Amino acid sequence: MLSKKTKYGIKALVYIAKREREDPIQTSEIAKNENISLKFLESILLSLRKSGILASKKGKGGGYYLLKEPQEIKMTSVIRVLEGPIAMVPCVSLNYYEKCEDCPYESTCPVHALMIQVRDSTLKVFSENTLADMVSVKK
Amino acid sequence: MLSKKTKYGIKALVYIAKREREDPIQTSEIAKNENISLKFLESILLSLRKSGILASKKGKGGGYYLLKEPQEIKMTSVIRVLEGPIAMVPCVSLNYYEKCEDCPYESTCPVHALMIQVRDSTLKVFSENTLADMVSVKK
DNA sequence: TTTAAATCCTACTAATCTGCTAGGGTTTAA
DNA sequence: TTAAACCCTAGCAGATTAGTAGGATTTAAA
Repeated sequence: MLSKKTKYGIKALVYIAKREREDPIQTSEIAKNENISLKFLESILLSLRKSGILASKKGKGGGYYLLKEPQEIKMTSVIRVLEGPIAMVPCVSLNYYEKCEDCPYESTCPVHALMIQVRDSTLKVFSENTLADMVSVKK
Repeated sequence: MLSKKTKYGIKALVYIAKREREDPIQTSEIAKNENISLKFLESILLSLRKSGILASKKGKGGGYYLLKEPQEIKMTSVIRVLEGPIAMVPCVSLNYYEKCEDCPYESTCPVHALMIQVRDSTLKVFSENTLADMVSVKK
């Protein structure tokens, strides 16, 4: 399951990316328009800032803004910050690899083999989509 | 994250499928060989039986056996029984659809659009793999 | 210089899920 | 009759999630 943190985080990023103006956007504005709890959203935007996707301006008139152009922000990095590893098991994770204790040999493990395929296909989707693609979602 | 239930369930199914003999295989044998807690495995095999993937024989000499040939058992059905919905959000689930309360329009939701792509690519992997493919994992 | 707006930070909590364990009941072959 | 096996319900400790509470700090503007 996708966490609400990730869901809200993506919506907030899209909200910010949609604005073409350069001045920062307040957490409260996003929270109101996207139906997100203010305090929860605060912590989400904070972690996006700490990971280098967003930057912030403190004090009155402050808020958050993107550090890069939307088309330069891949969804892989967004997902990794918000949701954590993309792989469904640590033993196939590229960035957070861990061996399974119960598995003597990875090379003959059926779960390993299957999850490598899932990881690759999911990774493909996330790296083909940038924040700009998310902004342009319209039916 | 993939649950241990799913991981153990797949390993157990592969263990059963690897045997070509027709007589049932005991939970205890699988638990020992795959390093799985016996009681936990019991409950997993039980749910696989209830969903029609496995059948069982009670009493002495009893155990579990496959109801269909391994190449006829798609991983989609295995995953759905063990892990639940394949989609990461209910609003893109084919079998367990639910509307998001916080989303006024799905058609313009960026999360929805992204998760449809993830769902489709993951579904493709799971439906291209059968239990027979899992059995033949060798390096 | 004060005030209000905004981010930043820490700590707590209720609810849910996961990965089991406990303790037996029931069925069947030998 | 006995032992082996599946079947079933209940409970439980630990982790995670989705927040809430309460304030500290920074900054623009009156």
